[in-house]
Amino acid sequence: MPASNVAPCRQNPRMPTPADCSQCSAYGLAVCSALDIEELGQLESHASKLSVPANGVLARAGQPCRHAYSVTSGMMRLVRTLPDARRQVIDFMLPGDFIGLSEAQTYRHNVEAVVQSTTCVFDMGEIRQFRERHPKLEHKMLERACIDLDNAQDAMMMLARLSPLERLASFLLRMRRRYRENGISDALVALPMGRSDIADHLGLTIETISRSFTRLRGQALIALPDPQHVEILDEAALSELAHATS
Amino acid sequence: MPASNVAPCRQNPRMPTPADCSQCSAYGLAVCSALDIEELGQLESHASKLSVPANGVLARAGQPCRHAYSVTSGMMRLVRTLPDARRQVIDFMLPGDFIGLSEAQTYRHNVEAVVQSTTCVFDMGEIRQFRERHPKLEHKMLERACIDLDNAQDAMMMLARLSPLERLASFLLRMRRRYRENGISDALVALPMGRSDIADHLGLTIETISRSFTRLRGQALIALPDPQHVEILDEAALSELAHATS
DNA sequence: CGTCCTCTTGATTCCCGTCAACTCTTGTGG
DNA sequence: CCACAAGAGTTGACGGGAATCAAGAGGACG
Repeated sequence: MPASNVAPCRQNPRMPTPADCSQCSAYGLAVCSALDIEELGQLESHASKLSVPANGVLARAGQPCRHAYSVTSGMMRLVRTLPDARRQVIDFMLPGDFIGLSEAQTYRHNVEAVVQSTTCVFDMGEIRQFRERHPKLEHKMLERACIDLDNAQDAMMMLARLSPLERLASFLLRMRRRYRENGISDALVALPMGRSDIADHLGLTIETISRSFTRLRGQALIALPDPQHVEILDEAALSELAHATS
Repeated sequence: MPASNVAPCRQNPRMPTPADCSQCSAYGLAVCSALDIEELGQLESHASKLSVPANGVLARAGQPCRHAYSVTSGMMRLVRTLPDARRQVIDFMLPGDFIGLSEAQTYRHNVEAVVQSTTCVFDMGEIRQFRERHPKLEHKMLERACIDLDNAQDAMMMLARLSPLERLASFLLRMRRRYRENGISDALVALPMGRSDIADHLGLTIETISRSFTRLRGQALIALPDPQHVEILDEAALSELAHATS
């Protein structure tokens, strides 16, 4: 990583470029799939593409919601931080995920890139108008919001009641499921985020995460070819651990 | 409570009666407020009213989602339970709250009455059709889903990172805010749910809840005229404790 | 008045967070 | 090429805080 300035983890996104929906690898995953070719063309004129380097910040908590985003490549994280630096990674966003559903006037969390990522940027006001004129898009947004709600409620159960080992099992299965939904079906589950992101997502510490990985490996439920890749060896046992809270 | 049978906490709702939207005390709070008089009349023909006694079960986790509900009086709880009886109260539902936004085919949690409550019952298929024909309702549903999502994400932060005392402070402020949104603005915050419901909502035990109440009272942040009523004495200090995670 | 239930309070246990040390990799520059 | 530094991940030792276990207090109801 180039030591560009005094805040190396807070690099800014590059300048936006025009969107080209016909070339978008996330079409079919994203809310845009609700639109036909012609409608997509109209939407395209309101959108632009933006590349964000690893650890770059796309939006900051507390600032006015001027834009909405659709992740098209890479991986982003939604992060909330308390004044005393306690941190919570609300969710990891994969290609096809939409950022900007909240009804709040200001962003409720930082939007940061886990790895170099690209997003489609919409003006918040324009996309709201567009939604009104295109009920199919509005419907897709509602579907998406309901799925996010279901996931958030699963996460509540996990955070409130599961043990560290159970949380990690649940997390690994969930990550694999999300990759599969995006058509990435590999034996290895990639974990591009660091241990501290996982810890702050599961409400634990990096030490407890590390120990839990070691225990899962010790019980031969997973293999760890390297810290960023997990091979699921015993899916049944992992599911049992996760209690269907995948 | 009448000892009616071997499962006293699992009483069934009474038979439904026709809905009368013009008399509904929750109109203005509920999603129905998106509709005008005429549209409301059409919706009414698809709806019926249902009374549920305290601790009665309106819907069970795992069963097919045949109905959606709008709470019109009382208080309900959404409950998820693990095979080993670990329990999580996902949320408390007040008049105006809508149950049935999930995209899942089956209910994701038990829907139970905290106190005697009434709900408006819709056929799930019919309300979906109705939504398609009435974009204003669809829009209101999306708004509602986004608010629920925001709340669920707040809850994630709370469950993952706040101390017991902070969680309780956050919970009390949140309950008061919700009462105020419903036009109930009393010095006393009513807590009709039992300590075990609060514990299972905050990811703690009843003992820890009780001790936390005692500590808040000891610091003169609240008064407890009786276990079901809390008087907020020092809102600033409570907010400080809750870290804006109300 | 006794029973049942909820809530509160006290005593003990144990798990996870904290603190600390170590490994391993990566990158830098002499 | 190697020394050094920086950062991420792992592992161990220890302590604190919430869960657990247990008992007592207070109401509601017959």
